[in-house]
Amino acid sequence: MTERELTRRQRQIMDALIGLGEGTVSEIVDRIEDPPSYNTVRKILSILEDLGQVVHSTSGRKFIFRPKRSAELLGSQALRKVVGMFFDGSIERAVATYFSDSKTKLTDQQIAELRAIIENAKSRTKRENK
Amino acid sequence: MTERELTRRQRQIMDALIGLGEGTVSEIVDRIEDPPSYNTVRKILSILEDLGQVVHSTSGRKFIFRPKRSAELLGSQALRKVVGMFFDGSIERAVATYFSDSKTKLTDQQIAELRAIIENAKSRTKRENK
DNA sequence: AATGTATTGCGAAATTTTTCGCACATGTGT
DNA sequence: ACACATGTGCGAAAAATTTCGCAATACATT
Repeated sequence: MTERELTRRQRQIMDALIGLGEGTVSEIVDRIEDPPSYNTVRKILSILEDLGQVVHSTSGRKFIFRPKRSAELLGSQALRKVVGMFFDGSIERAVATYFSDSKTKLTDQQIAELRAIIENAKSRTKRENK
Repeated sequence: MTERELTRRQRQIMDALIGLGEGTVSEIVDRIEDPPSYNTVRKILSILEDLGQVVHSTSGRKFIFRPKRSAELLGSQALRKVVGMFFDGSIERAVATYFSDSKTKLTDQQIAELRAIIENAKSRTKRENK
């Protein structure tokens, strides 16, 4: 039940659509840096629809597209993937590193506090679920 | 200075290499679920090398590949992208949502504490840079 | 040294993806 | 009603990517 990754253009158009929340072909075209023609975007949207990533509804004769899965779910999945791949599954390390580019770093103490907050949330939920 | 995204296979192989840190063709093949032939992986590694994503050194007659950019930098970039795209640039919201799948949620208070930690880090750094 | 195994170099076939053109429909303004 | 702008439907050309085969080379094992 592994899910196939999207191709380059598919990903790009999906991302544009996610950014919009929902939108028409033209709106998506406008949101892409390096856009192919209207028809091409349309085609790829229909492919994404076949793949079950996108749905559309009609408004007048226009199609309005939106991601099939909620932005929240997609975000959670994306974040999980990044944290797993680069930060050994540690959200604390991810947050700590988040500021490394901008030269804004967390102190060790702040990281410890962060960890405490998260551990607290985890263990409390475990108890609740027992 | 826009950087071109990798294709599907390229991404997959790059990810495997990132996971390994460094490795030979065979090691990369072994790390892929659905691996194409040895030669194919080799070919794509050479493409990634042309793209400047990967470098190799020789050990005996083997090639040992590794990502050109550090895992830390790649992770920071990936995280930034996800946070920007899905969480409106808010790392706090990202952390809060991180637990939504596993039904382990942070409380409002914990989110507030988290925000305080981060704001503190930000403003302190700003002062230092003045 | 002879044989078998693993590795690289090169190049091209096969497949997938991207791209768009053309036909047709629908709404819009004159 | 007519011309025009803007949509969709369908299909196929073009481009990019993926895949691998074959030859050559080095290494290890007997």
